[in-house]
Amino acid sequence: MKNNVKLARVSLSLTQEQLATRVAATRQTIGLIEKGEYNPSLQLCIAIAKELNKTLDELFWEVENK
Amino acid sequence: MKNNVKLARVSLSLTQEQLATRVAATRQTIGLIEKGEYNPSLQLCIAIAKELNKTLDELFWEVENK
DNA sequence: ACTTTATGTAATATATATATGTCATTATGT
DNA sequence: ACATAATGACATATATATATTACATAAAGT
Repeated sequence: MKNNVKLARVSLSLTQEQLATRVAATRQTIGLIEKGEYNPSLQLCIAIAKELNKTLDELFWEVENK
Repeated sequence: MKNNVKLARVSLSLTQEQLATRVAATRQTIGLIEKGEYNPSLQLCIAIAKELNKTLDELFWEVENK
């Protein structure tokens, strides 16, 4: 479940908590997603992608799938 | 939660049950996802995309997000 | 008409995503 | 050195995705 959320978030100078607030999640959830040990819901993935100006593929479609 | 799963599945002449088996899910879960009333997990979305030879964006990234 | 096959739908059970609360640790600033 | 902000990590509680079982229906084939 590796992804590019942390990279994209830091690029926008957002904290985990700021991102969490904007996607109506908690800091802990964002942390676990970035850590890659989580299986988030599609809705949350889409909310995160929109907030980080990325698409699902850019954040969650891993290299090995391409 | 509209998506293009049903369209892609039918294009490959797969039944809901065949797709379900290949992604280790149940027919009912596939049916609900296609109906658009579900919020599936990222792992399941990725499994479905791989099986249907599509990417996450092609199946789940809606027009209004583009 | 009858039999399969595919799908819709609903009830209940189970697994797990997510929230909540708390403490530790690691920057960062002053 | 101290204070604060940001993150990591770990419990427990709650919401919900998913499985299981079952029945109905519609389509397709014989």
